Amino acid sequence: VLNPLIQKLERFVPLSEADKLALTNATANTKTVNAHIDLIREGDRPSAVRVIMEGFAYRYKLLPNGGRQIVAYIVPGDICNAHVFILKRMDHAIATLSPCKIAELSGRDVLRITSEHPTITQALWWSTLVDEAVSREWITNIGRRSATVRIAHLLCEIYVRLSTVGLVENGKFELPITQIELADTVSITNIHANRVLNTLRRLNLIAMRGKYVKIIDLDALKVMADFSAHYLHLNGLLFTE
Amino acid sequence: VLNPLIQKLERFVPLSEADKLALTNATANTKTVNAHIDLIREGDRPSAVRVIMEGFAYRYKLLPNGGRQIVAYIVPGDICNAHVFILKRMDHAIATLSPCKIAELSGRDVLRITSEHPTITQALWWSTLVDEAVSREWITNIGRRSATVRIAHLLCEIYVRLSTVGLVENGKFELPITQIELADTVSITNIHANRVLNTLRRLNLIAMRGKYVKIIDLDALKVMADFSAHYLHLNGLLFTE
DNA sequence: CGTAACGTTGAGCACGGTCAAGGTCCGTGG
DNA sequence: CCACGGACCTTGACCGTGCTCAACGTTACG
Repeated sequence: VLNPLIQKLERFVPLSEADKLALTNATANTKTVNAHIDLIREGDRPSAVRVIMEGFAYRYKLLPNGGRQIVAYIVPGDICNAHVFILKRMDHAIATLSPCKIAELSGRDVLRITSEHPTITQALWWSTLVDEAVSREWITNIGRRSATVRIAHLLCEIYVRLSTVGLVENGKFELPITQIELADTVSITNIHANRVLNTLRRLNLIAMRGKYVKIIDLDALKVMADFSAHYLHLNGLLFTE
Repeated sequence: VLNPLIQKLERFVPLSEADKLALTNATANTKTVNAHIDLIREGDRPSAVRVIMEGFAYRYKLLPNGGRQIVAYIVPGDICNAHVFILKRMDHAIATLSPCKIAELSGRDVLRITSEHPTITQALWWSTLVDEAVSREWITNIGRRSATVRIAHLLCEIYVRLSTVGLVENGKFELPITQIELADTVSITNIHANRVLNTLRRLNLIAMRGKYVKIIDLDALKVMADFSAHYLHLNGLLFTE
């Protein structure tokens, strides 16, 4: 299994062998965390940079009325809190969706890598900026599209992001989220999420059972979702379109 | 009138005289752009970094059905496209709301400043990360709050952000947006935006006429908006709370 | 002083929320 | 191996926030 962080960063720029070695070493030690555990809570002052090497997690915010908004998914290769040295406190929480293997880089590690490997530094910048672009797309998705289209769009995005780290096979991938979590992502109720999924299934666009999603007709799903991968800034390596 | 970029960055970290001088020089030459002009379009490959020194602009995305989602406001001191050297193409457009004075920094300028002034580099990082945090809050705002609360929250945010660059006086500030633009920001129709504004006026929370907004009861507005300025990461300089 | 953009108001409707009930799956312990 | 229980999924009936369509009022500006 390839290192997902390396796989992801190479979507932006090819890394030298020295770059890859540095990243491999820095992420060699992982700790395992169970599913449904808070990795970081809102208001925390994290001290290490965490990278998800295996498993899924999500960023979320809680509201006083008990509501929850999931504001991002974190998939293998993604960095939880690149900003450790800049922002003092977390403005959101992060929790695992499935059991995760997590690498922790100390401040020292990060400083050494970024000072000795300018290409990696650039690639980390790229990663941060892509995260921001994804947030903007989510605003648009939640703000302007119907529930059905929102979910279709989200599935397209996850499909593409997992593809870049080699986690899709024959249109099928693991996605360990419940309908409740899906609903909290696209800002609908779980009941409506259920009905929407049934619609997408009846249209023969997707199959979804337990933790697994299969995209049956990606082209049709993209069309109905108004999806274009531009905002993921993959540099044309994967999806030319 | 103080340089808004310096004012803003000093919310994060104090700048030396040399830092300030560099920023002052870099932003000394401005060009004026009329209201309602696209500064950058989706798909463009911008070559210079633009900073808004005076006036208001916004980031937006267009949808195939003719809809528009405004995904961010750009106020004096904000940077339009800090990512010029990383991302190749714009995934959204930027347009002016009012006549703007805009400073353009060439790649050479930016490289020189960031290499010679590490404090500024840090502050630019901070600025990028705050933009991302704002996006996450907008997702939450649009996804989980009622139309009335959304607008109240947006007004609180703009109030705070304009405060940091000295553009609020006695709770009153310029905000040159139409109800249509407000609606496209919080993802409702302009008709409903109109009704919501009337509600907020009737509750004696705000006064809004033409391009000017006055927050009559900030504390009450914050409470109804579920607003906390934490996500703006102002480092406790302005709003301790 | 005309006209176009913006703001306001009303009536009816629909997407998605709420409430309620039952079904299915799966891990745990007897 | 089965019985229990809890989390998740599914379905139905009803309801409400906010959308649509339409008309009219107001403001700003050439």
